[in-house]
Amino acid sequence: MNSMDYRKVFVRYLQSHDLKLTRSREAILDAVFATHSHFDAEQLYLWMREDKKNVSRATIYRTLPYLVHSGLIRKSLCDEHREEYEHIYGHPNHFHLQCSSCGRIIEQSDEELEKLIKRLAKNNGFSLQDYSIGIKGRCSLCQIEKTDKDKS
Amino acid sequence: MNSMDYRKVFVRYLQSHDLKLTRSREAILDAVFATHSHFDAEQLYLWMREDKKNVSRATIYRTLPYLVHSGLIRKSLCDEHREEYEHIYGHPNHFHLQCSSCGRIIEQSDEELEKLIKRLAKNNGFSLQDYSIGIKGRCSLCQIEKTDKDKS
DNA sequence: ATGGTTGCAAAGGCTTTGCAAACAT
DNA sequence: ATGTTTGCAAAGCCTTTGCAACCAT
Repeated sequence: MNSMDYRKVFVRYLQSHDLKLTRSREAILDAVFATHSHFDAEQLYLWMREDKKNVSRATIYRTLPYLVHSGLIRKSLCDEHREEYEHIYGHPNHFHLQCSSCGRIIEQSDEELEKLIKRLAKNNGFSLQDYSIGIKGRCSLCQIEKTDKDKS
Repeated sequence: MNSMDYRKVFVRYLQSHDLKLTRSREAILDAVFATHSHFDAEQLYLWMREDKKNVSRATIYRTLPYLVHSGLIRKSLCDEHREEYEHIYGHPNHFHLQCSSCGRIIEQSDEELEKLIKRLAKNNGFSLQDYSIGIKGRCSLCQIEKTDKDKS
């Protein structure tokens, strides 16, 4: 996937909704796809400041829904208070493993899981649009730390 | 499961943390387990008012984390802005199917899914604590409506 | 030219917190 | 009696919005 792809998707979405591809929206789009991790509005705002692209928070908040509706990003795990997003264009669907101790997040995809989800949706008469799976536990490292602490 | 069970769990949690079972906390606990659906702080507040149990919002907000930590409830699907909870004590783990059109939520559990999640956690060295699965799509009814609209 | 877009700052909505009075043990 | 808990109202934090200036076509 090269950078033109998501841009095309976004432009097509904008055009079909009588919206324009402005400098601000372009900068937001690029910032979103420049990262591989999750982000929230504030994070995006800071990244763009670093990059001398001055886009206001208001514009970011107004643009994120367009990116969601165009299918390029989606809201992510919501354990935290803030709204987190992640880009999904060209990404296989995946699940998140989050360590409740250190907060580390592992992303993975699994074909069997994908199939099962599709079947469950179908069984309930749902036309599947999206899914999100969050698994919480203690990662291997934190389990070791815990053990050490217990010993001391 | 009878009502004493969740109460015992909560009391044990409170005691082990040097907290007291007050009238307010008891009322919140009962309100939480009186419903089978998801709820948020405000909803809880309104239910208790109806029930002439006057508990302030502040106390509700202060109590919910205790219920989460004691394993009795957990945060639920977070598509909305507010924090939603659901009780999990005595409930099998389940996944949510949410219709993106009418908002209807179907809860179900699936043994195969459960097994798969456990395996995925294990494969990554995680000790599983909890998981949540949200599936979004259009429910059967809304698919029909959509079709009707297209025809007209 | 014109209708969408932006930034600012103010408003909004949910959640948290300081504090004195009330409470549980 | 003593440390905890409560309600209130104020503060906090993230997000949304009104509006005049600005921009893309």
